[in-house]
Amino acid sequence: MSQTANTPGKKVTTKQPVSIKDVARLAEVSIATVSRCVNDPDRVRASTRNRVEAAILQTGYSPNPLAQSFRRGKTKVIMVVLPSVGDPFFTEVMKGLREVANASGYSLLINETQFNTMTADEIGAMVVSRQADGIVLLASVSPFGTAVLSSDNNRRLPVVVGCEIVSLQAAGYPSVHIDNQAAAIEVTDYLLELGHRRIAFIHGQESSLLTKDREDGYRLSMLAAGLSIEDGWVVGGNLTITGAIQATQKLLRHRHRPTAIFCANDEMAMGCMHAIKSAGLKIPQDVSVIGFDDVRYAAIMDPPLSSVRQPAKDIGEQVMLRLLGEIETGRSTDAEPVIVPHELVLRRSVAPPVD
Amino acid sequence: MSQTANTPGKKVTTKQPVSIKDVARLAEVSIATVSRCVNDPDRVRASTRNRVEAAILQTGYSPNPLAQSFRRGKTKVIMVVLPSVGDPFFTEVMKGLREVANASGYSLLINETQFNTMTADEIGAMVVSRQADGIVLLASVSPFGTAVLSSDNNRRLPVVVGCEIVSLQAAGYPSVHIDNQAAAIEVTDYLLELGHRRIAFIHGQESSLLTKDREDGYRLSMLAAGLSIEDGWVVGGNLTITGAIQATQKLLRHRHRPTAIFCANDEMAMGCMHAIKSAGLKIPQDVSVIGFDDVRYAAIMDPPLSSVRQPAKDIGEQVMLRLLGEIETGRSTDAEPVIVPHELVLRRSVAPPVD
DNA sequence: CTGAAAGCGCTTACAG
DNA sequence: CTGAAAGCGCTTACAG
Repeated sequence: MSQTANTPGKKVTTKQPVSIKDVARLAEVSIATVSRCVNDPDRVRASTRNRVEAAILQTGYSPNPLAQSFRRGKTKVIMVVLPSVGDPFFTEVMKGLREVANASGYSLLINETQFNTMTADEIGAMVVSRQADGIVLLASVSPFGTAVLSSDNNRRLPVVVGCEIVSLQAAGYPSVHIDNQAAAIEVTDYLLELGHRRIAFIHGQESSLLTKDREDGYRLSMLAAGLSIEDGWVVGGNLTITGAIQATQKLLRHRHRPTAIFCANDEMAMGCMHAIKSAGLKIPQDVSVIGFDDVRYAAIMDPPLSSVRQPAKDIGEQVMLRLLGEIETGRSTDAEPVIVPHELVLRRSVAPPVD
Repeated sequence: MSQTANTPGKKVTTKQPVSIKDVARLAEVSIATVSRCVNDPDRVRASTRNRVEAAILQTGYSPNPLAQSFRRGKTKVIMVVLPSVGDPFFTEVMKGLREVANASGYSLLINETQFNTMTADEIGAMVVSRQADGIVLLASVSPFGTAVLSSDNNRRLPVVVGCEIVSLQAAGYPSVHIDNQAAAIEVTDYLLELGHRRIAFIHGQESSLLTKDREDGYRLSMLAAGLSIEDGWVVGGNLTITGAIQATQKLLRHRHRPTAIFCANDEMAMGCMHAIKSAGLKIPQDVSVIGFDDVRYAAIMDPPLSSVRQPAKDIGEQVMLRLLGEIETGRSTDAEPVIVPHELVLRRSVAPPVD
């Protein structure tokens, strides 16, 4: 078995694979006919087809996808750009993307933007070089917005944006997402109704627009309630656990300590909860916490974390559907954003303020 | 900008990109010379090169990667097969894989096996069709072990196994992983030293060998201590939170309820902790819990979760280094597994048993 | 140092 | 219904 097949030091054998020519020779037809049997069997007489199919079986032939991609100018690959595959929310979105893509014979090429902006250039390079048939943008990537996506360097690819408005430059692309601002208003209104007045917000990365709408919603709700947001109540948590821990520590030291903290995603809410408990405070008695995304960990936090549920997998599916539609028709779909529903999921991490 | 560039209903313009011919014409050289300027500039006279480079700049030419892939028979793509990108441990491994791959100009194509075995066939298909230059196997995929990887259907690809022995068929491939069995023995020995006698184990999927070594370690340690493992103390948690919750509920109903639960990964340990607390029991006073992988959430659990730290990113890096080495030399490396160090990380989820 | 030419494996009008 | 032929864009011996 593999031991014999792949002994150390031995040449990794990649014998000449069978090509369309071998099949043609064996079946005594032209390569054109073999190609037709593979791609459009109905156009070949049954008796011929049988002969070819027998030859294919006998040789174990399968078309060289590199040649096909080249010839057809299509890769059957979709590039997905997102902040981090490790975030459980994006994991869910990816599931939807993948299922729809695979069903149509497409593979996904993942590009994490992480925290270095360098990768934006890589993305640009890939776009330009057409390694993919289309792009799903789940991340805020302003740096290359105009430079690549909208440049008229002759090689534009279909793009669909998921989850949120990603950058001003990408505003013209079709997108699928919840109404982030409305959801954030609901969250903040809910906290206000419970009696909270000192409500803090932990946002994502400074440079990113990814959670901007959520911050806007928070601010609008506070404003509508006639409350002012004190300096230091809105802090950045970098979308990470450690970032949120630091942000929360700052909030807890604030001279007007918030009674509720609204985190722009659950990953940060998890860090926030940890920081609060580590400071010897109780959730929700001392501080209420609410997150965003309702990832799979939210319900098993201690106490269980309130959050905003997004139909993550659904978003992924719809994004991919639109993208594939655009790829296969060669026409961009209506750029009108598709707004999917969200839901406030209330758990025990939130309660009325004590004082 | 994009609005103008991509109006709904408008044809997605993909104008003819510039080819090597355009550059050659403009620079008044042959296409061979253009190719050399791109791939091996030293072999071209400086004056000629300058002319070509100017033409490249002027036209915005970049080689069509589809044509290159086809011509060279290389895709610069590595396929990664793993259970789930959503698992924070694999996220870390992927980080290492990706960094090394990208540094050498390779992209990653991700294949999740999830819980359906269908994908094993997909993998097989991809392997056979050579869409990738090599494969990283992080998942247990016995179904296609012999069928594809070791078959002599003329199209074998370099494979490196990460994290663990993946299947008997893959035993001959180079691999990078910790000594899972030894680590599991350490964990169990540690629990025994604390005085635990009723120790349960939650393993991964039934069909998978992925956590087999850990289970073996647990069993060996119990055996060495002269303890017998009661029926019902070893249960499957499917590597998921929900699976672990159910498994834990079973364990808590056992007539000899375990005083310590060893979970084959942290994801399951998180579910396990939730189930214990939901049952009104205290961690670690009533039940101690220990996980495996030391994912980023372990330290912020309540109480913080003890676990076995694997150098995840390191594993990823080393795996990719070996794989790229094999791809670029055309020779398989020594199949001797590389064992990387692990570390027992003790936190407050474990204590001596009370009774 | 450079060019003309073959060829990678396939698909697809174009004839017949 | 089938074949001969062109061509996708590149790389690479082979000459010169």
